[in-house]
Amino acid sequence: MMRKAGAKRVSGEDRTRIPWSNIPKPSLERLAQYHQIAIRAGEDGNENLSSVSLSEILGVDETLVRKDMASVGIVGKPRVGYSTGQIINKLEEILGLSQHTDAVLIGCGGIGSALLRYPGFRKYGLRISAAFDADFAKVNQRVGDYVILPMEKCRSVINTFRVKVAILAVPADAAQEMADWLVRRGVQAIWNFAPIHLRVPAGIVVRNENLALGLADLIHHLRRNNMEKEDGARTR
Amino acid sequence: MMRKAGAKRVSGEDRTRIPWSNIPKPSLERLAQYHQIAIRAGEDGNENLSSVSLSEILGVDETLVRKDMASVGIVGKPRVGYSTGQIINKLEEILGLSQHTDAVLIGCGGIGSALLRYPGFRKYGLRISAAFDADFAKVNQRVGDYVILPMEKCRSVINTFRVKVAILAVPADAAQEMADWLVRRGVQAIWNFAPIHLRVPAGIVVRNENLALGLADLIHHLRRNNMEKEDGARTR
DNA sequence: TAGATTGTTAATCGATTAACAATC
DNA sequence: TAGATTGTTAATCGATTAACAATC
Repeated sequence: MMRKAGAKRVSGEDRTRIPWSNIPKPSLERLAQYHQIAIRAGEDGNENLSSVSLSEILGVDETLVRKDMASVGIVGKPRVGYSTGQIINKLEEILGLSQHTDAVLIGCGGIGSALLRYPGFRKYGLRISAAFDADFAKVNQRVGDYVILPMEKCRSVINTFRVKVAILAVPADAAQEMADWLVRRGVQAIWNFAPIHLRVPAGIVVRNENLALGLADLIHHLRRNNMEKEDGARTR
Repeated sequence: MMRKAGAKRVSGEDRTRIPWSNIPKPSLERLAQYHQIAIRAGEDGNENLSSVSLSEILGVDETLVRKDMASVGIVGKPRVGYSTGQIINKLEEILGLSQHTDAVLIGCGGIGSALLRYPGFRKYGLRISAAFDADFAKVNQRVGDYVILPMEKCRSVINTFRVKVAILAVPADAAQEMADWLVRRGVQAIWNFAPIHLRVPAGIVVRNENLALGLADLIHHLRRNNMEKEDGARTR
């Protein structure tokens, strides 16, 4: 097999310059899970975690765990494993959970209110600067620590706090229009909770938090499991 | 390259027996997005959708769209495209959104209450049979159309309605114990909203709805985008 | 018919796994 | 030292893309 000349550099100089510029999606998902597991392990008093135990908990190959660790610069000790603390610290840095991120929240209905009340965000460095709703009946109501502001105020909040991230929790039929508006106001990333695929200009990041997909995924696996069971029974 | 004898059958007889038994995850995610886009297109009065337009909206290769469609049995017409209605119907069937699924919801805090109020679930065929909370202060309170029940009632509800799915929205430190309990009661799938990796026996399906991962993903892309911009500016 | 679009087979690419060397 | 565990290189596997034939 042929290799491009210099490809080897990727694991050398190049990576030190931009250490984790492009982590593949499946890898990123595993990293987030290692983080969760390491936190639990730490709480249980385990100072070290081996690739084998991580791989068993997640049901993946142990080599993959080591590859993942190496890819983000977490180094382990032979016969000991990886330091729980190092896993947590390094991953929080890489996943961006340790730095503060300012966001505005748009739409204070069911999902929006729940997100406003969700205590976990603080822990992950997300600071919701303010919450907005287009419905005047909701304006000035309190939700958790927030007072809902009218959309007119949104522009100045984005400017003042230089907010780059918007959490979009409006109904599906209002989401696209609101996304367009946010992008015009300088928002660079939209965390979309509306069950709709947003069209945004190149360079704008959208993450769809699609509950229908979650449900579909769950049902799909459940179904497959049941089919395997039936198959097994038939074959037996 | 060598092929196992008979591998060709996969696209023949085998597939007709179990039509969509094992859809790869990335494919499943795209299918859910096609579904969303088709619904919007239908609302806009478009009776057909081409693989090219779908691919442009999602930023994927058009061949991939056609492969996905073929894999689930959606057939298009040359010069016309795929019928919006067929996409919607077939995908709802495949994603399990058209069949009813009964679930119990455990934990009526911020996330739990939001899920109870979320009107979208009905549309996707999810029926929450009842909602429970271990906190007696919450029992008998109303949330949306539900009255929160004490955990003692959970067992009989699972048995009576033969509930296979549980939505777990309890705090992280209670999640594992609750999951164990649910599995003992016969629950086969857990939709987990607690930020923790659950350990469950083989054969039990867990889908983690991990908001921290969503946030990490968003921050990761945002960061990468900004780095590219800086790189571009420097190079220019 | 010509052209647009689907559908399929072969090539490529990237992620996972296997094998094994390095290290404490 | 022996053994457990990390780290890395090569092989495999599966998903994506390219090329092109089929069809309306």
